[in-house]
Amino acid sequence: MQEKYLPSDIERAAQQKWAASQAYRADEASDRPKYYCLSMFPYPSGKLHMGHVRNYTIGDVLARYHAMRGYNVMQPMGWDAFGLPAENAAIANNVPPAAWTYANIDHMRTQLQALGLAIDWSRELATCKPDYYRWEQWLFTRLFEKGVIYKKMASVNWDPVDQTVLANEQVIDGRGWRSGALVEKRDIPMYFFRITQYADELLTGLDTLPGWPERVKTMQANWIGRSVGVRFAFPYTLDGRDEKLWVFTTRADTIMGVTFCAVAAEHPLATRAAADNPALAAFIAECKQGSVAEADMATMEKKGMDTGLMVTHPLTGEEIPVWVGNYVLMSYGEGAVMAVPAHDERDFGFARKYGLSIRQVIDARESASKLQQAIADTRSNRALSAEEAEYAEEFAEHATEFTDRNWQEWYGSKAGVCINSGKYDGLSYTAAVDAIAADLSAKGLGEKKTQFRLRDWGISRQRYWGCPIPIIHCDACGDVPVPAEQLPVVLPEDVVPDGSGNPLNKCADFVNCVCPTCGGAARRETDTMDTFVESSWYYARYACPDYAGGMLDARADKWLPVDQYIGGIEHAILHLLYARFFHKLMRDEGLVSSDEPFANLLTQGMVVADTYYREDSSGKKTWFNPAEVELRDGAAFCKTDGQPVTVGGTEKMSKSKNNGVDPQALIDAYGADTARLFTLFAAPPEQSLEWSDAGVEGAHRFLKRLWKAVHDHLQAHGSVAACMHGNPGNLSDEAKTLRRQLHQTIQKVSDDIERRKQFNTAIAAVMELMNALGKLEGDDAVTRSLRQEVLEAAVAMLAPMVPHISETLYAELEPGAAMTWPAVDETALVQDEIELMLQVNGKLRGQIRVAATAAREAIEAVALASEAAQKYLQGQPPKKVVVVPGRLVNIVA
RNA sequence: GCCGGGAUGGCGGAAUCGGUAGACGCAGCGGAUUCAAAAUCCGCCGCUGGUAACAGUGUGGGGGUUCGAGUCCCCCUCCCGGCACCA
Repeated sequence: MQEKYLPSDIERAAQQKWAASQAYRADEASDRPKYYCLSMFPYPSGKLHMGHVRNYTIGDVLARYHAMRGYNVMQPMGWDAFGLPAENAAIANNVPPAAWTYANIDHMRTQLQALGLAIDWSRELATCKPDYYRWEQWLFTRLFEKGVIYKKMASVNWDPVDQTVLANEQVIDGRGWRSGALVEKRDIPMYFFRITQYADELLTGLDTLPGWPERVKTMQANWIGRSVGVRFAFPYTLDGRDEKLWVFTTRADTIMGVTFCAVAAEHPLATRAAADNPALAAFIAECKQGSVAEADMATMEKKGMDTGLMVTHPLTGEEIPVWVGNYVLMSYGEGAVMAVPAHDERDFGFARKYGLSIRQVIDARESASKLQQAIADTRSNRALSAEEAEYAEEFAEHATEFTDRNWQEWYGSKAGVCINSGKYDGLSYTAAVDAIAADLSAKGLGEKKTQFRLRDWGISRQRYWGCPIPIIHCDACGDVPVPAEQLPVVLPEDVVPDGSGNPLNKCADFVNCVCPTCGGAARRETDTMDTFVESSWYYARYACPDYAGGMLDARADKWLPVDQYIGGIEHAILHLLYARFFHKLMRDEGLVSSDEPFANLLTQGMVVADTYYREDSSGKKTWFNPAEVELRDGAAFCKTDGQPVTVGGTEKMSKSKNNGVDPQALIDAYGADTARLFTLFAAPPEQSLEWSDAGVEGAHRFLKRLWKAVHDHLQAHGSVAACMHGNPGNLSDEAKTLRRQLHQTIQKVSDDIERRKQFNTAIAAVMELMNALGKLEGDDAVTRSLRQEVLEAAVAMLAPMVPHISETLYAELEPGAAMTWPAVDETALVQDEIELMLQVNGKLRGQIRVAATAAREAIEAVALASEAAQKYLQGQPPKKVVVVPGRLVNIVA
């Protein structure tokens, strides 16, 4: 055995061995239980970053662990290959996005292989290849025919200088990132997936996913946002016609407090009013500036303008003014809202700003005083219900006089009763909503309705580098889906975009086509699909990537659902919701039989790093990679020009902030095992991992110590053939303790990997075991045998994390043997005596030793007799003694 | 703004079900080895007071529940992620 640990040699050898034996090819014929382990596939941005290393290492640990446990494991890999960065690179370097993408894939595949991942490369796919996206186009045409996909107008960010649609990311402070022009909202026709039709199932389906983190399920549930309310109308007469202004509210109980209505700038009523009101037209034009991003809409100053139009309150008949509000979203609900300034904080602020009236219709004081009475009653006879208790807590402190000067927390609460509301006075929230909904319904002006916050998924992108939407526009036949036998609609790969709109529009060969229905001249759709579409079904295609006869074959049902999905928390909502939605679409097409795609989900935290930038006079920022920056005297400087750079925040490693750390240097210097060990050890998977070069050394040192321990053991004794299996009996106390620690460690590491999915503590436990082994003296057969047992188990336990060194060392320890997961010897875990902590009044004051089987009374007696107890009790009898079995004794003096 | 999460030594983190706060590692300090250095090995290492034994104090801030709170409840501050065209 080589004395020195030489990572590059052993890693190359191990990887060659795995490749030659096709060690990680998933077995289609096996009758062992399957384990489909999937890490989110990467966007081929150019080179691997630490986020990838972290993601794929975590997945690899779980895949390798389950393989050692006897599962038939499938761990595939592929490329989320369409997307915006390829077009940006094309503009910057004048290369076709296709060539750039394929070159990146080749480079990154090599990098991934250097990490030694147990991947079945025979299943590799790239979403930009026609044999992948043709099935996406096929499904699109099926869904189009079924009406699951439809076309409507929607707003996009428009750069008037570059004459192009911008992604939200490309809008910086309301301006185009390249042109600096003020961005406008523009309405264009787009195709939509009717995801709202599945909203209920997507929501209730969350309850069938115990293997998902609660926080992800909460985020999805809130995103879907099911709310029960009332949809109703304000009638009005305009231009001689009777019309209705529809709104939706979850607070129908406050309907008597409506003092105005607000509509979106794009609302037909606003457009109509602006026709003979130039000031309003100017205001609407102003509203159309800025980005369409919801975060921008929500944080901007709330502004409005009176349309001069009036609508009729459906219950009181009162005339209600209609305003245009820049905070009302056309894409959400009806594009119009009723405003109750007394009981909605945003309406309150709006009414105060524009001098609109505020009318209180809910009072919490009365209910609060009832509750105070109830609380008083509780002291004597009756207990409060949980609902009442909550009610009481909410109002006991807050319920005060209503004032229309300053907003107070309780104004927006549902826990009061109606006042100033005529026949509804005195009704609680539920009763009032029911009564009001019934009255509106009787007038034919509204009814109860369940609404979702979730909106239909617009997938049209005015970009070149994406999957072409398989639609042909014919003047005679309208929008015609491309017939299955004409698929795929192949994207030409030799095009170089120039940043001024979609270059496909200029490709006559692509655009000009024949209508499949009438045979006349027609135009092909040039919009491409949202790249989230490709990533919504790749997990299923991995089961049958070579199938040319359809989207999926029977193998998909064999492997699905994915047993373990691993990916960044930043995908908690969109990607995971779309993939769940797609799974149901494919199920309804008869392609899969399960309802959900991912049985267990691990959301890894982000790898974050410091950001550095310089800002030019126009406010445009140029970002510097941490590798290009050096820190001197608490300031940062660019290494190339020596000039200072501004230190930004610590943020998610990303291309846009250029703060990715190249893991290649790490692998070159220390080997893949060290890189893997460090990323696993530095933080638990779900937490964010702050990158730092320090600490890598420590991981590497541990591997060197491990290597040396095995080397010295074998050097001293040759390989020990007969390793103890089962309880060897005549161990010294010291050896017995070490052997107990070994089997406790096996127990802990198994639990950490399998249940807790926390690898930093698993590694720490093996480190502790190795530290303890180092202290074991002796050279007799029994000690040697124990040493062999510990080393074999330690190497095997580390194998999922550091596969190359483990493979090599295990072959030295047990030549020719297959490395399986070590078994726990229960007999080794037995302890005769245990140590308990002794507390007096909750403070640690000493320890006591008792028999492991000691009864509570015996433990109490030992505790009370102890020196520490005597010192603090000073002869007084204890008020109370708390015994926590196996842990501690607390004496209350 | 809304939704979700986080905050523990000089640093990354541990404490799994309310029960020894700081495991493991990094950095630092002291020592061994060496002609010397690197590497390696051994020891110390939250803060304050004390030679020490020990005592007090300590998990972002404020309050509460409990024999006992990093962990549960209420309020607050700051940081991170998502917000539908970054992926």
